[in-house]
Amino acid sequence: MAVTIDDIAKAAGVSSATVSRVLNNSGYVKDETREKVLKAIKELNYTPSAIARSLSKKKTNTIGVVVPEINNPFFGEIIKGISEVADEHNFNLILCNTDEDIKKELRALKLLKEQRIEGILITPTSTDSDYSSEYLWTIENLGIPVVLIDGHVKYSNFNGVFVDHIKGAYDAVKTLIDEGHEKIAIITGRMNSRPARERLAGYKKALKLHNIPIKEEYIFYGDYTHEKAYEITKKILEMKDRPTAIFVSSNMMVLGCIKAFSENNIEIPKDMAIIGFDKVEVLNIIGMNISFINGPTIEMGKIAMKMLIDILNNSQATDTKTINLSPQLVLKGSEKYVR
Amino acid sequence: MAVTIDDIAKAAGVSSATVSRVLNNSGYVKDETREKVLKAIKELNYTPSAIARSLSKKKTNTIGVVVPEINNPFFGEIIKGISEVADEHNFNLILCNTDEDIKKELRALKLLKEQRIEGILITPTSTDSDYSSEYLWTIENLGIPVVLIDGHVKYSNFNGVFVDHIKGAYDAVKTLIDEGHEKIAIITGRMNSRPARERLAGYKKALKLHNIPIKEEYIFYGDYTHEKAYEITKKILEMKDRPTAIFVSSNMMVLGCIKAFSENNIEIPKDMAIIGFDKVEVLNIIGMNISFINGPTIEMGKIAMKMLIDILNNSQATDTKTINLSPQLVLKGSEKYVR
DNA sequence: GTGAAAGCGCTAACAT
DNA sequence: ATGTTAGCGCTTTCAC
Repeated sequence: MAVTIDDIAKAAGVSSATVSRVLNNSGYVKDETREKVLKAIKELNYTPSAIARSLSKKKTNTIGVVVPEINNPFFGEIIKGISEVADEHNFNLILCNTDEDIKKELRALKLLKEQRIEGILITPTSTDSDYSSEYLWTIENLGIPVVLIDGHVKYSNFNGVFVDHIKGAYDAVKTLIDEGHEKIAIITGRMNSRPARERLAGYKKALKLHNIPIKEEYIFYGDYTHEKAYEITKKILEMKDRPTAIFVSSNMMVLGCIKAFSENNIEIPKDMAIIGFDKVEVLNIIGMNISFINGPTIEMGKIAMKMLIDILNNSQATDTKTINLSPQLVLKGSEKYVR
Repeated sequence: MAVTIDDIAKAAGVSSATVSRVLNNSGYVKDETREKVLKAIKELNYTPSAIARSLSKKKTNTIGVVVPEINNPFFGEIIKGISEVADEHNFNLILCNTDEDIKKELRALKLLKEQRIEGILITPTSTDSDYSSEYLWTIENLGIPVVLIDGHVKYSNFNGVFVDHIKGAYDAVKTLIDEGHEKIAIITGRMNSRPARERLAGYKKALKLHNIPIKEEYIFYGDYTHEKAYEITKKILEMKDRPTAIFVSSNMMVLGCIKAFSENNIEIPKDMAIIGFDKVEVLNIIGMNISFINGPTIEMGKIAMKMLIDILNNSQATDTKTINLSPQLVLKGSEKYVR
């Protein structure tokens, strides 16, 4: 990659300033000159250096994307959304995968700052327990616009696009109630994660508003894993006063339930109704119709990226923006009440 | 982001060269001086500019990753592997999603070249039909090391890590034969994709080597979609001389088969045996035990990244390297022959 | 319309 | 052990 703007200038018999002008369509350039320059560019197979340009312009047109688990399609879809909008606006994406490790997340933040990215889109590690003071300090003092996606950073206030977990859970449980269910269990996520708490809150709210007493025996504390959900579901199935429906706080946990169901020949929804939070595409493809609350993943990515672009274009604005998306309830039949 | 190395130099009462030295741990610096510099860095919250450094060093420590479908966990896992190794070696990742669109792929390539990345890891769009001459020309004349992952670029010879699709398919079909199956159908992928052709080849090879005649009626041409597989499977189930086993060329298509099975109350493997290519995690989690050939995705990502680093460190070597990974057969019981 | 030259923030000889 | 200086490849006034 030796060929530079000066080589082109030489080859075309003009100055580098002129080459720059044709490259950027800026200023006046005689058509004839432009042709010569373009010809030289073709012949020498010249590609301008974004690095040099960035340094000179103090603008990288790059944003950083930080996700906890790249191999989870949930984040894949968010990135897809981001990428689409970024493409349209000619932004590059630097990707950092953190494996749910807050140390790596911190490292990613620093690294991105070095890269002089213009903004950061981050899905913070879901557990909000252990923010070190260093982490908090770093993210607060980044000096770069940050937009959170579907996850809050405790003690802090950032721009972000979030899912209304309370509403999602409420809608799901309300649907079950409307169907005729009165004994409704919940399997929660890890309670140190905000979404898990909010989903539980939505569950309780729905029961309360419909005058159904909240029974502690029907609240099962899971941890987002399918293994745990499997165990819990087996227990539920053995209860004397067994619920007729389960609201499951995450897609992975739905899988654990299904396993337990099939081992015990439980038919959905005849023997047990179920609604899950977040989609499991595969289940629907194979014709196993599980109702779920659909977090708009691709959409979130798009909106977050747009929000960031907005912020970048209005750098004077200092107020923090927040969008709460309503997840959509997708009914497939698994919520039915069969007497 | 106003603070530069000169600000630090000024604040610490030294020259920028000295600051650079402590930043890079290069050359000699008196401890005392180092302290002063570090103090200034802390106080001014200075973060060096990777952009400026890259320009100066002619080295970006960044590699480009190009995938066709970021929201597919298959690619997510590849990226995870890449990211792990990249982290260890302090490489940044610029990600480009192409939506299986060869135009976007071409654009990504150009864009990455502008960014002066050191190398490219690419999973080419699976269809090898329409490489424009521009595409071929561009990728051949990139002047940047390219490592292909699980996909070839027609008419060209690149470094790459691939899956041995022939072997994978062979192993699967051989297993079915060993189980006692003699009537084995295949649902292929899109035949303009090399993996699809190779998997079919593996299927035929296994039959031939075991003296089972290849019957055209048992070869069904799919297109990687679950919808098509669903249609095909329904047809298979209606055949008078029905196969006892199906080898399915992709994970998505397995889902279509399962849907058809369950609609027709076909039990696996009692009424029909099945082995698929590539994992569908979810199926195993819910206890639906489908045997499959496991392409080592994370591993491929890791190996590809390592290979790239290798190439970067031996820039004189001009021979192209290729690694063919054997996929692993994971048996869950769906391959059994039940009389 | 086009060129000269300064500067973006950093590194790497070369001096001292 | 530290400072001076000349780039790295490009953009952008300011002249002409």
